[in-house]
Amino acid sequence: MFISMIDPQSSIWPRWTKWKRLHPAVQFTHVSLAETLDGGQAFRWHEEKDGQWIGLWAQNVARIRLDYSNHLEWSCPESLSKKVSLAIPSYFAAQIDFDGLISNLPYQRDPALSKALKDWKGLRVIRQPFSETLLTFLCSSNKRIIQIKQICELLARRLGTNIVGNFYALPTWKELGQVPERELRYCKAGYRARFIHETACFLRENPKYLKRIEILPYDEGRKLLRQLPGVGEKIADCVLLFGAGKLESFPVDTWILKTIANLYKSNLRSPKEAALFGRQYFGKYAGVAQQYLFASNRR
DNA sequence: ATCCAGGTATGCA
DNA sequence: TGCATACCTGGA
Repeated sequence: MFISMIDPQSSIWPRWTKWKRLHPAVQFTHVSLAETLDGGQAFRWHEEKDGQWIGLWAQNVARIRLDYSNHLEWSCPESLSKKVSLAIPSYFAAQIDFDGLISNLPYQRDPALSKALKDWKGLRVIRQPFSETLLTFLCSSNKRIIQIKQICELLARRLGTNIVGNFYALPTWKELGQVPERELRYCKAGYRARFIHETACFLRENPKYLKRIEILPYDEGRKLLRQLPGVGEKIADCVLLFGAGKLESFPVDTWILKTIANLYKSNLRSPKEAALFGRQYFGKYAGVAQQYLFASNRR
């Protein structure tokens, strides 16, 4: 009763640092920023007001917007300033020159790819914490982005730790190792609850497992990821692309399957075949091409 | 009310 | 290997 609900100085609402341009500098357009943050790579960003986003990963909370020249700038709760300033360049893969990578894609003889690269200028593959990426994509099967976000939010609020103010971190695998499957169902995870629970139990017995996969080459990491319950080819590829920076990974969901069939292979037989095609045709940075085509052909 | 959604595991040819 | 089917849940 002594705390004003809207006191901006109270411990409920954190004080925010002043805005700073990300370094190394990163440019987006408003649509490519929205697609990067809310297009299915990450599930913990929301648009706070027009063009301004707020999101969290691991123990980090940040606000994001574009400045007059479309450069990314950020601000965070003051108490997290040190942590976030260290984490944010890596999260946005700011050291990676995506324009440079894109010039390696076969766009010159590919009008569809060429158009996607132009329409979604600035779109990036971000680099999320590996273990968290695994958790969020275990929640993703047969769900729309909005529902995946809802599950993640519930997992964080019910089972994660408070970071600051009203922001909660996703539970770690160690924390999930203590959680009965029933609790995960209360978070609306549905049949995915069993996968999460069994993966948590497995990782409790094999605590080094994820650390190892993250630094392994793509093929080997993929094999090990696939051993985990609930991790099929698509989810393994997403986790490696968005959580381990394996840019050759080419996740094939229903949308990309249709896209590949429409644009490149009308007699496509399976997602497996599409993934193989994607990696061969687009090469080392197939995952980057995937993101642009995905953005271009979704809906 | 059905149907389906950025899949996976399982069982059976 | 290749295909069909069930699986939680919530929104259209």
